[in-house]
Amino acid sequence: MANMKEIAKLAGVSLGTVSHVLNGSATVREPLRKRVMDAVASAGYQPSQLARGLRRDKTNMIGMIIPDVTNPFFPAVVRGAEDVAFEHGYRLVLCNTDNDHAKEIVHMNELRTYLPSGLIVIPSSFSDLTAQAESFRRSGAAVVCVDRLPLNWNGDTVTADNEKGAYDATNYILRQGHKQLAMITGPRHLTNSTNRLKGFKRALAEKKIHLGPEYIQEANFDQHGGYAKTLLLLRMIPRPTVIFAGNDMIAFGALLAFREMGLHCPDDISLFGFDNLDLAEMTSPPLSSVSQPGYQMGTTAAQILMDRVRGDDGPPKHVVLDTAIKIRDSVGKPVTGDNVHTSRTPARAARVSRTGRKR
Amino acid sequence: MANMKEIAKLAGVSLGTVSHVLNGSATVREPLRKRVMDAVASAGYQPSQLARGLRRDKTNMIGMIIPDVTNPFFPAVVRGAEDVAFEHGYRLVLCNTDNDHAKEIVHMNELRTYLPSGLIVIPSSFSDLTAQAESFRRSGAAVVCVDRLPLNWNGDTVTADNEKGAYDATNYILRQGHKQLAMITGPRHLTNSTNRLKGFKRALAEKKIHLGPEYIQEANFDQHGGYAKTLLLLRMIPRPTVIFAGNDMIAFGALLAFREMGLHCPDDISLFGFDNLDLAEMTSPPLSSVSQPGYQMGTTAAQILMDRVRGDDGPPKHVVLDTAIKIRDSVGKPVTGDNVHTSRTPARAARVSRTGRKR
DNA sequence: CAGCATAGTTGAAAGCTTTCAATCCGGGCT
DNA sequence: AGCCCGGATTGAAAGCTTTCAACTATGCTG
Repeated sequence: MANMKEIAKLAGVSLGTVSHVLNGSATVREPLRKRVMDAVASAGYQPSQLARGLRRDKTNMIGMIIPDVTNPFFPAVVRGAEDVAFEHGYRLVLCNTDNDHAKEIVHMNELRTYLPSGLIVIPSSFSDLTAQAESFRRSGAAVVCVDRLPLNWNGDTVTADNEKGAYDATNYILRQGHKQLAMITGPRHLTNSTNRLKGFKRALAEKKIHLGPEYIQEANFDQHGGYAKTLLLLRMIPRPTVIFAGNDMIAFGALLAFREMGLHCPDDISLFGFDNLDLAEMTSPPLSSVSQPGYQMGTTAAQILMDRVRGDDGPPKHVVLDTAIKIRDSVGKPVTGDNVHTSRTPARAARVSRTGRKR
Repeated sequence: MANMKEIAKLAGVSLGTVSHVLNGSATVREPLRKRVMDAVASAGYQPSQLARGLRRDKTNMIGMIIPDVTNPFFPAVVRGAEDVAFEHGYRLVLCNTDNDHAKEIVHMNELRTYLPSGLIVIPSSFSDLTAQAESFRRSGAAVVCVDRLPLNWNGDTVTADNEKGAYDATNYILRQGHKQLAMITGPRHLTNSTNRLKGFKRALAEKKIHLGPEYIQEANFDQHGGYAKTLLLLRMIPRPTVIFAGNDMIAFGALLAFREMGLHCPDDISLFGFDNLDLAEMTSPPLSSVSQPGYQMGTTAAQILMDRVRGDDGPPKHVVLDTAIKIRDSVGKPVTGDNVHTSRTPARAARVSRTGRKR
């Protein structure tokens, strides 16, 4: 509403002085300073971020591009980023891409015209983002990639140690005696997916366990994907005794499929997730899962951005956060043979539907 | 990068003409128009939203203020809003308040200086927002309140029919034969909380069931709140046979408490939630819950905003979206007496911890 | 064919801030 | 007392767009 000119008049000083008081860009003697501050307070003045940004070639916004807020892993990252950004006086502009590269480009191009101080992106795919990122950098904005990496990325990154997490989980599964494993990966064009798969395979290779390619299925990182691929896996012969899900949402879908097929987890079939969402604890049975620090990924990314904004122009940073396996009740001993679930009291979950189309 | 001046030079026209072509603010003859478009394309020019906003007194941003992205109900609302906004060319600036009124004010004040076209708020409390909203309106931005309402609010609103949802759920519970109910409400300064409580009480009153005030507990809308208050309720004599949770997060916390006390749901105690989060289906047991359309709340709010931006200045709209009870397995018949859970096979969940400090 | 209306095009101002060069003032030094 | 210096303050330009009034050219009318 009020603008600087009015404040200047109100305080009986020049425009420049008001600006200097507000930004501390020059020392202003106390009496004047006070008059300005009083005028600002009495008018409830707040500087126009638009004009300020235009003049400074930079705003206090930070663009954040994520696949989908609706997937519970991402809000944690967003929240982490927002908390650090807010504390430093920066605000977040949020964009969802649905893992659609085209949408990602649209968002990036438009965001740039707001001259944000930085950009945090969880890439939608391994498509090369170098060009867009370069144009951000040229306009003075730092860019950091989180969770997944695009092709040829040469900037800052914050990721979880996906391969190690998957490797540990797989080893745990193997120690329980499972021989017939299966994995439902996330989309193969995402580096977090492929790294998890890599860890899985490495553990298998070390134990000299061979797996037919049909036991490795690819799905979207959501419940429906997990559900569909699980149904598919359950029809295979021999049936896998455990499924390693590329993330918890996939695992949740798998649980649904188990239930529908009248299978009890972990007695009839085991399951391991990835992400360790808050809700993994709540499922039936509580889901064992690889925990990765979503919130911390957000804070770390934002922190790097803050450093860059403040002038750090060192070489690219690559922070890899640790993962840990969280053991709950969803992995049991393997059952051999088929249809074994009939040999024990009907699984509680079976109540829901027992239309077992088994073969 | 490139600015309009360069485009003008490149196309051999004036600044004004470029602007007219870009905005369709005046008819420009085809050959010129084409030259301009070509120049724009070849330079990869995109207008500065900052300068544009400054000049137009309005940007294509929409502020969205929510309590916490990390609570799975809100992302649905955010996503709904973003989808509609994006489609109309608007972008979302996201702010979390943690239900802290002070933070809310800070966000609103700053957001205004970006001259957003609108503001979608899920208020942090019933604190009066009229003043802030008024100043938004004066600067030409529409404001709509979602999910909860602040005091004296006279603007657009989108809410769910909380009272009806709670009323229906309570009636369902009563029909199952429960007489000894308890409710864990959300914070009493949130209208959605109080309306849910109202529905609960109305159903009780109609059936002439009286409840001591200690059976109505207040908690934050999160897992921890639900957990703590459930432990408290479980120690009461007579012990409630069912708990109606103010939202699903509280219900999840209750499940945790049940587990810890070695109680099996629904055999030993029943539970009803509110929100019907995706994950309500996944818990042990699957949670009965009042479903409210979060995504649709977001789209509706954004749609109203779009209408306002386009000039609709009719009287305040008050959209109340319907709720529906979703019955799953968490409500059973009431058990009378105490310690009844010892009479059946130990609940599966009891495995986790059986440190029952019962009395 | 002159004159006028109209459609198309242009240049400049305005929107609000930051910043730089210029000005002002007072004090210290000789 | 005069000069100079440095610190405090000011005024104006610049950043990029939109928009309005003014201007040009075009087409039509009489």
